Amino acid sequence: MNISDVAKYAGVSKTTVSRVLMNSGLVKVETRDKVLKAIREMNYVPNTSAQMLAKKHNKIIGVICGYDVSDPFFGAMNNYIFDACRKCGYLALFASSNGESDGCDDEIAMLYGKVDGYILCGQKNNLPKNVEKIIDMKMPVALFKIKYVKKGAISVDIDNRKGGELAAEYLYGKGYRKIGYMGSVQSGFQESCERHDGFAEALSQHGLKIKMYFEAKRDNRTAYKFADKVIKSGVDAVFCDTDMMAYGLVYALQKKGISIPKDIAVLGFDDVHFLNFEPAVLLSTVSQPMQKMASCIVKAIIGKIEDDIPYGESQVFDCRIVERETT
Amino acid sequence: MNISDVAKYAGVSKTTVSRVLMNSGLVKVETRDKVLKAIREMNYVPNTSAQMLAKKHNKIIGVICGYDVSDPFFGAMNNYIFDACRKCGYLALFASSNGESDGCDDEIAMLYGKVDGYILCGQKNNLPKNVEKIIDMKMPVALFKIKYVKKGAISVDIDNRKGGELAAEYLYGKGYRKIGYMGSVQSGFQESCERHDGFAEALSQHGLKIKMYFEAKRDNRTAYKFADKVIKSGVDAVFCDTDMMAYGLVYALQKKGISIPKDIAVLGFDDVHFLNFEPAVLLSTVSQPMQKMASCIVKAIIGKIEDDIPYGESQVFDCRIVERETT
DNA sequence: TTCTGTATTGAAACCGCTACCATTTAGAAG
DNA sequence: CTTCTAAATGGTAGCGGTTTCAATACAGAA
Repeated sequence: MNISDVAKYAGVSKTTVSRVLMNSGLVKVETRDKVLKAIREMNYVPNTSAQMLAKKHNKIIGVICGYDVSDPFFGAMNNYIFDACRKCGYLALFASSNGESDGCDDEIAMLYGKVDGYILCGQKNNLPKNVEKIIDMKMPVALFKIKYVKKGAISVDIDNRKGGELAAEYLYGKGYRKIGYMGSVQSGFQESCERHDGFAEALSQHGLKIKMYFEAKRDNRTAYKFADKVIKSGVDAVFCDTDMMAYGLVYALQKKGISIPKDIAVLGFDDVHFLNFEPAVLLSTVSQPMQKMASCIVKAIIGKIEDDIPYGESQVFDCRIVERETT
Repeated sequence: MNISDVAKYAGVSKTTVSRVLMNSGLVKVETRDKVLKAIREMNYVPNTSAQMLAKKHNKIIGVICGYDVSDPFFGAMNNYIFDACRKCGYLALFASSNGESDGCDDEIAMLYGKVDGYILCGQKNNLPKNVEKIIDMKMPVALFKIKYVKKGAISVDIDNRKGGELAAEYLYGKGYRKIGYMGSVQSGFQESCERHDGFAEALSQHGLKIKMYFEAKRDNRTAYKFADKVIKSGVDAVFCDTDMMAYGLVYALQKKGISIPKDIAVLGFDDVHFLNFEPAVLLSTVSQPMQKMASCIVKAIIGKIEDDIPYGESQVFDCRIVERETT
């Protein structure tokens, strides 16, 4: 069943049916109703590929994620992106490279022709090359939470440095003076470096230094193992620049009988909803406006797709402290 | 740039290029090489929509999930499905209804025309109606881990009852005799009911009964709150029919100074990899062969899509015990 | 040399929809 | 009752592939 059948049934031309379908507005009201009735009665759904072929786009945005989606933080992130797309009538087609492959050439190729634009998120190798490639293909690209500014590519991120400052100010304000930092600066995680810099700088404004730095991976497993070192270091608060770390640490400290936040306070970063199950770990954290950010990037890329709107190339969002029970 | 350009460049007809593209085999070797060379040199990629329009399919499978994807178990599940699709040259297009809406009519409609078949997974309302609807649309449907058998719909699941039995036998074998059960039988979760039945039955074979039943939601939060009740009940082991529950319980018990498994053993169900971070909670559990299952369902539905292969309508997999440190 | 059969190739129709342009219709103005 | 203009509708050419069917080439057989 196709548009011609509907046209025949409604006693009009294909063109008119198409116009009704597209809400083009130049159809007499009664004709429109006749067509709509036919569509309803025949249970007709237009063929997406044909539309795409004619219109040159799909209403699908490709999302290439360089992370493990079973990590609640990223799972939630994908959800936000999905919802933002849906609100605009788009679908999100996810492809995860799991950060394994060298770059994400495969993923880009897999999605090519099926999507109207690409959102890249998470850590990946060869990022510049990949972005370049997508731009060469004349496809819209947007970078979500990636530190890389490139003319022609939309970019949405938080101000990590400011986030770090915020954390430091907060802990200082609460009276903590022997403050530790857990992050992944040495392994070169940009976001960690920036948060660290902001944090250190803000502390130094108060004449303080980071009492002890703990280099961990960005997960709960390694953070967990640091419990003893943290205790021995004599800090009264630790800022973990990822909730997953904070979470692992809190868990380990609690198990060792440390009272949180009385003995040691813990502050996270990300606000991973899934982890904050009452009453176990009501983690204090630096929260990112993920929903707004997702909505922003999706709208920007759709603007680019549909109207080639010149968008603000780079959007930076602020974080805020969410005080719960670990500080 | 399109197939005609390539044809012109290579000095052959569109048809020949198309044949090369499709590996149809009726092209002379040297012609084929010529065409391949042209394709390579021009960096040509065929237009997916056009292919789809002509061939009648997309190489995309729609996955409608009625759960929260930021739950690590489901996040991982989606990953397995994605990988299985990719191995077969397909893409998975996820749409999550988050179990909120009445059924998943919206999701089915959103994906219509973009996908070659549907995989439904997770709890949802109005399941039979939705399955019926998809069958009426003449689209392949497959049900993943859903208890509903319908002629015309592929179904892949584990044997939950047997899983329950396995758990009981295992705990009994380890010498536990005062065994508790935490599940969602009263709220009517099919999978929980079946696991519970199998568990209870296997215990009764040994002249035992479930010492205490705890009705919880299928997450860590509520399970956490049961710690006191569990302790007071005097059990020496608890079988939680979901890892998330087991996890919440273990956490709470440890925090209260209970030694696991010496004082109380805990056995989970699902084998959620993400939660098993060393050395915090190395949860003993009933593991499902998720990877195999995902691969099975994807192959079945692709068979249906491509060759209308009469597939085994219903596949049931077995679980196995994974012993770690909580038993 | 001519004929027959098979291996290659190409022309054109088609997939279902949109977009451009032409045509018809209706209503207002003269 | 024309004439003119704007609104409504229809015809048809793409979009970029695949597929059917016909045409050609070439080999071996008669």
